[in-house]
Amino acid sequence: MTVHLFEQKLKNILKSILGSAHAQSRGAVSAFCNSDLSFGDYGSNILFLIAKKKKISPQDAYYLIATYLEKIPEIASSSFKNGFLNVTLHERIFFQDIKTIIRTPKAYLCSDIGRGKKIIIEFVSANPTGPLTLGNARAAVLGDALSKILSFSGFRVTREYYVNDRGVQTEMLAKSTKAALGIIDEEEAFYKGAYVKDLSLTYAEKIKKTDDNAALGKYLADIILESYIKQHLKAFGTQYDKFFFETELYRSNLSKKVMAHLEKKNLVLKKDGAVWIALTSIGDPKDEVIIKSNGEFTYFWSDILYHYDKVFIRKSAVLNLLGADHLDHARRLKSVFEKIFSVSPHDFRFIVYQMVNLVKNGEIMRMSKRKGNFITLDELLSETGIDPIRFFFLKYSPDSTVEFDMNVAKKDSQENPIWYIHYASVRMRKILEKAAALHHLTVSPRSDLAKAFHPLIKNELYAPLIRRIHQLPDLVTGIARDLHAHALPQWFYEFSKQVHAFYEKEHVVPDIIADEEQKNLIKQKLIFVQALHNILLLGIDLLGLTAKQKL
RNA sequence: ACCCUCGUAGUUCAAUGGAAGAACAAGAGACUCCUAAGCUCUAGAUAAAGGUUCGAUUCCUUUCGAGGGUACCA
Repeated sequence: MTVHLFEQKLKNILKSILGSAHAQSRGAVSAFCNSDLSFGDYGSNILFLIAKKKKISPQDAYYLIATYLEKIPEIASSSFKNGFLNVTLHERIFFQDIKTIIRTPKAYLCSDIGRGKKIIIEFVSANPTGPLTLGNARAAVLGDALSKILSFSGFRVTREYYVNDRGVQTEMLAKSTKAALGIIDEEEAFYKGAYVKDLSLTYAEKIKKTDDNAALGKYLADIILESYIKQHLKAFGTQYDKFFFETELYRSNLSKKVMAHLEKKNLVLKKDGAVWIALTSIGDPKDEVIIKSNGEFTYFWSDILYHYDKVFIRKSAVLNLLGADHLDHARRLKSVFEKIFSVSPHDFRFIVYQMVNLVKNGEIMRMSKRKGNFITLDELLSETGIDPIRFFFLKYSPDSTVEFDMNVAKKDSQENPIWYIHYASVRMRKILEKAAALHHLTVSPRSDLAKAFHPLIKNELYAPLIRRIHQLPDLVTGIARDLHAHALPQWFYEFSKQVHAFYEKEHVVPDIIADEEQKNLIKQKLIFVQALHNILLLGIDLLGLTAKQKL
């Protein structure tokens, strides 16, 4: 067991102190990293719980358990404030942290809470009927961050893009190109973006001679996937392990198999010439069509098959990132898998993020591919670059609607918080470079780091930083559990702030070193600077940003 | 009409039922020093009303306001 994840350990210890008698009563015991480190490294509500149970004051509760706490090897001291229990960690925990960060930086953030479980994280999955837009960027950023964090946390992650390469929308794309060529009349529902015009001109011959709109649609969808979507994802730095095509689902007997399963459970019925799945019988408000009266399978049916494949054939947990416009669809799918296929909600999770609205001249406009009123990911990147967009979207909770103003974004990308983080890392690097160039002092991963760092742990410029760093593994595993990725940019911004303050107050490398004693102290400080630098680089990587050599 | 999300500082956002925190904008300041895209300080907020709780921005009820959904579209 590493020194990491003391949060969970403390919680377990406190639980046992509280005793099993109290476990089932309301109000669970908590242990958390303190944001205000002057209280101590970790806090807990345990005193409130004991106080209530024994009808004593929280302060008396503290005296009751203080002796237990003294026996925990990681804890140096504990205190009582505002009814909370606070504990401060022993210094050797921080030495251990520094050692790991210098020797194996990535390992510092890795844990095994995933226990090798397979998880398919599906994100973006925009229809291949047009280029990716602003809203897709939000999903891409979130998907990237969560994939990374889940991998760090011991999950076996597959990043997947589901391609709807059949159905009404694909046929609509075919018809839209025909309308653009003047072969058929324009309709309200057709796609109108400039790319439709481009596509229709480039592939005019093929479009003219293909009567089968489904076949033409599939043909064009593949082109859009390859020459727009994949290119833009690559430019944005988002990678996938697998592109899964909807048409693949119907190449095996999967559809028959799942249908038979549902029929056996009496969940399939015929009505109005169509085939329905009887969701009302599992408590849903409405039944849902799975085969249309024209004999075609619906998107909902495909999605049942697709997720059946994920869960039962590939034996993976499911994590889907969906826009709010798919919310009810997600709810129905969850219903099917939890109630009919008895999948645990824990292995079938959705993050539904709210919409991204485009603001132009102070007015909110709903983006629409059909109306041709949207900003593509491509355009966005050429205006602002990758990093500002990534940071911009990642900082929002999925629950909040994002209003995106291109004018503000352009201005913002010049004064973006990401520069603040990059700058902190560059500053640390400059210190290390100066020490190497001027005094031939470098930080060796092989030296006895823990011992070397010893005198600095009580220094008020150094101690708060290392104690803040100690909280990062808890944050990362917390995100792997609760998926609140937006905590990441916040943490790294705050951390960078502390690094800048440190830089301003502490002049690490003087031009002239007087004696051996001073040299040794500088060596120790450099170990610390190296650790800060490593942490910032880890953060830049986790946030999906590109490390900068200089600004 | 019903379902979901949201309402926090002038603005944009945070806060597993726990000690309301940032950024931008505003005001003040320091710096001949590893690049100031930086640092230090000040002021400022939980839509309204009830309820549960030792404790509510968070949970429940109602009202008001914003967005999304309620297709044989995806």
